[in-house]
Amino acid sequence: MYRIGELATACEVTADTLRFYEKNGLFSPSSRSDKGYRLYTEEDARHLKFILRAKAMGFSLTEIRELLNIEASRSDWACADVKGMVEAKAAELQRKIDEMTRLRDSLQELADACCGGPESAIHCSILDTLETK
Amino acid sequence: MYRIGELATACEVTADTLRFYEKNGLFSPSSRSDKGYRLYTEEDARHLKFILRAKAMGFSLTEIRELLNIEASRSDWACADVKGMVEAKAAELQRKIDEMTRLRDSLQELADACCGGPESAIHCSILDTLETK
DNA sequence: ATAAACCTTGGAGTTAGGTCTAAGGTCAAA
DNA sequence: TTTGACCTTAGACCTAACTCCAAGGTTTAT
Repeated sequence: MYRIGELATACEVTADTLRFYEKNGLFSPSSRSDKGYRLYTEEDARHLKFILRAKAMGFSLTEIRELLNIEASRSDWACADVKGMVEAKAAELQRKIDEMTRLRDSLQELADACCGGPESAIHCSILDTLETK
Repeated sequence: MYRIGELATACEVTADTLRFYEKNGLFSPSSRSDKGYRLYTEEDARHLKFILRAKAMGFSLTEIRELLNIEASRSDWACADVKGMVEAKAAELQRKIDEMTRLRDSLQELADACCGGPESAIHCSILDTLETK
């Protein structure tokens, strides 16, 4: 059995984060000590690792709660449900990537047009563009 | 002279947003009516458009405040200062794009390995991977 | 003249995901 | 036995960029 600080250290998060996840219904300890300390099992640790992996994959805590529901009763769901969630997330990321790529290109264009020298910015093409485009 | 609602509508933001920008030192009306209404000039409108363009380029309001400071006294700055800001922002965006691309690839890999069928998710490879990777 | 549409202020609420504090209880080592 | 590290709770605070609300004053249209 791990206490909260041990599990937190082992998984490289803070104890506060674990309490936060608990308060938000993602993850609770299997038991408490007689004095009220949270006690986590290996099973709990795997559960937390699932959460952290999903988070690293870019899922929000709300989405992770859904994944946990599915995980908790797999037989109630179809593979298509799970695959759908993952593909929707990938598509969402793609949309963000596309938008950020456009922004980056605009910025690069702006930068490329600027002399970048030590001269005063009185005639700076970047500022001119932002002013009047 | 525009009143706040007129300028807001013209620039497709809300009056609340303009008051918010004012409270945060980005943008103030040139004058007030005798009853206290904000009155904006064409010059003010250009100023706001500068802000909105910079925002569309991905700059935060804090960064926009810096740009506005530079813009307000161009001769105190060098082109290199401005170009530096823009290039730093482009690089920051690139880092985020790279990270999101890695995430998207991981998700796509996860999805590709899943049958995606109507069968129960008991043996779903996605959930298995999240559990044990 | 009066209703609708606009404006004012200060301040609270929102979202996401934590992070920190206060006031106190517990446990292990020296 | 006392110090220090750990744990408990409730609840406040943080960032960013708004968004909404209440309570009131103004302007405009009919």
